[in-house]
Amino acid sequence: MRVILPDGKELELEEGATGLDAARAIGPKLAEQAVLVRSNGAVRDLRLPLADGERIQILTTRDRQDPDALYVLRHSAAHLLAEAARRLYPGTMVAIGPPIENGFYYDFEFPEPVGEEALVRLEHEIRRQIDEGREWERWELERDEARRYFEQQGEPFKVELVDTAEGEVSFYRQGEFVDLCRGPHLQNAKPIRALKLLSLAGAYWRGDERNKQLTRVYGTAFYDPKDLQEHLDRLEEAKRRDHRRLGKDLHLFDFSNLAPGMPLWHPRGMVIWNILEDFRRRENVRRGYQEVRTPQLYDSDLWRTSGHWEKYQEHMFRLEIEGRDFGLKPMNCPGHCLLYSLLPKSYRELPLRLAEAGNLHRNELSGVLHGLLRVRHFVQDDAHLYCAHDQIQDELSACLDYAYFLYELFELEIRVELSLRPDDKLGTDEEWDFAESQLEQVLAARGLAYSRSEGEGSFYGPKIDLHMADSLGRSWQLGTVQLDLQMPKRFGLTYQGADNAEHTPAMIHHALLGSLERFIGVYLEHTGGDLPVWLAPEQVRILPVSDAHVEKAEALAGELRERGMRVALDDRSETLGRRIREAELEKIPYVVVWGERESRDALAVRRRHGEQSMESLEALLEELQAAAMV
RNA sequence: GCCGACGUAGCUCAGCUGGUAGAGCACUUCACUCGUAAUGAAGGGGUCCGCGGUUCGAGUCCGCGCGUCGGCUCCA
Repeated sequence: MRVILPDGKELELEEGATGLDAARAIGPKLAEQAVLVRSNGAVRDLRLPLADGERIQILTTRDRQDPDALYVLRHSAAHLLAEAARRLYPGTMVAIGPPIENGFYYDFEFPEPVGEEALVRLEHEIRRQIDEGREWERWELERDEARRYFEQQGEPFKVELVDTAEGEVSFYRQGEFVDLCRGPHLQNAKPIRALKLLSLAGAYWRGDERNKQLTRVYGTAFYDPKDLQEHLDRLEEAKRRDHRRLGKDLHLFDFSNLAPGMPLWHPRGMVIWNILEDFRRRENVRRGYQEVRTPQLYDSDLWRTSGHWEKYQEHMFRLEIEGRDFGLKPMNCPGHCLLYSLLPKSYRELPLRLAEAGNLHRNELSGVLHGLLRVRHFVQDDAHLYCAHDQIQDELSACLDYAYFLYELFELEIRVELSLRPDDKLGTDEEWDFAESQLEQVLAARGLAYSRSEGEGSFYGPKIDLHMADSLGRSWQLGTVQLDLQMPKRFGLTYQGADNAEHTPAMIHHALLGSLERFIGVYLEHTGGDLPVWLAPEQVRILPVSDAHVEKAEALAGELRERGMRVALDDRSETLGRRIREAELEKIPYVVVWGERESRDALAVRRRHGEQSMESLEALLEELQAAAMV
């Protein structure tokens, strides 16, 4: 048989030859360094036979930054970790240990709880194994045999995995450790030249909190120690972009032990907040939204009507007043439905677009709170659109236009997810078929790439979720566009159609920036704190060279302020170098130095990151106003 | 909520095996009046997260609680 190599050449091999055989046929060095075979983009173990006519590529330790090559390396590293865990902590049962983005993990049930000192011990043991030499050996077994093997080994998690597998299963062995594993794996442990165990965490077996909680050990591995160092450096860099760090350094917001999960906004942070709110309000008016304001607190009957009580009462802040059970609103929609029921109900009023940046409270589990990205008190740029069924496409389409207008403005990279019916849905399958197809249709019309998430929809409707990553690559939902046929029914909402009959409107829920808190958090990480001029709390800082220049500098500041700029004057008796450094650290977009050499026609302007030029006042104003205008 | 770690001045952090707390930056004052990323000096500042316990004595050891961080689960 023959296989085709990346350069187009054909390689003649014996029937049943493996990837490793192919590598040997090309050269001994290639065979020694080979780590995997890539065939039609799929990753395959070197030990597996090739097929006639197959296009193959052999990856080696030289492909040290190739994601597939790293995947295999880390997969093998995970097996070494399991071997080490069983050796150091006898009685440990192993669960699963896959490679992941940037590393790998393995889940164990240790006989006794372990702390972080275990990471050091395990890492040493793995190094010892690598030095000692480990080679991977692969074979296949029938399910029943595999099951018997793990029963005899006392590995209940593996037994469960075998039970859900189909047909034959494959095994890998290195040293004293045998694992049920799809592979692929390295030939031996030599290529693992850099390895670090990073953290310990609890993780539920099969991701279900009703199951036993196992101990997950996270680590990472590389072909080259330099790559590990670079990875660690990147994590350090991400720390500098952390919005919690920036919030403190730039005096934007804070948290207090006295209000967990509820940010306190400083004056500077509030400038950003208000600009965003003004902007949203203006944009809403332009797009035919009407602003409303609804209560913060409702009788639990409202939440029973909406269906939230049954599902979410544990996550609501509740209080009892004169024997009545009240709940702080965790979202605006039921309130808006209540308001709709009080408004005129002619088809001529539709689509009715109600917007409200209401204060929402959700009693999130303490363990999930995370800076501004997951809070208990927040404000969404929320809106609810009530429309006739034949208006749904136009309204959905306008929502996505609006959303992408925002994301392009902020230069965000958005991942789109279509979340479909959950198990505990309200309404009929026919309604869900209709609602889901409406969302699919609008996504298709826009040509947006998206992933589908079965079961992730809201209980009242499917949704298009718009996600963005933070500085560490963790994904956060910003926007959401939801089509809801249930709330209007539950609230008995109707409108009178042109046919003089009563109809039930459809309802579209949307938040596009999402919560302002989360948006500001993610956006700070996205920009590293270098906010665009229009959002910068302080746009220009003026530095008089010495006391003699303060008066003129003040006049200049006044003039810029007149023209609508946010200006500060730093006339402290510090050296100019120091004041410039501080302005730079505070990420002020423009610094203007005023001394002997300056005049209205020649201002010394310094932009963020040090770029300098001389500008006339008029030219500067023009530049500033262009940058500040949105 | 669960697993692990952490909680010392406004911030970043040091404080070994228990002997009642320290640095840098920030802040205040004074001097300097400065040309594009840190001028110098002096000074103020701490319920060592909280509550209990062990001890002659606890920032340090133990228990409980709260908060934060990294995960898991959850996310209307």
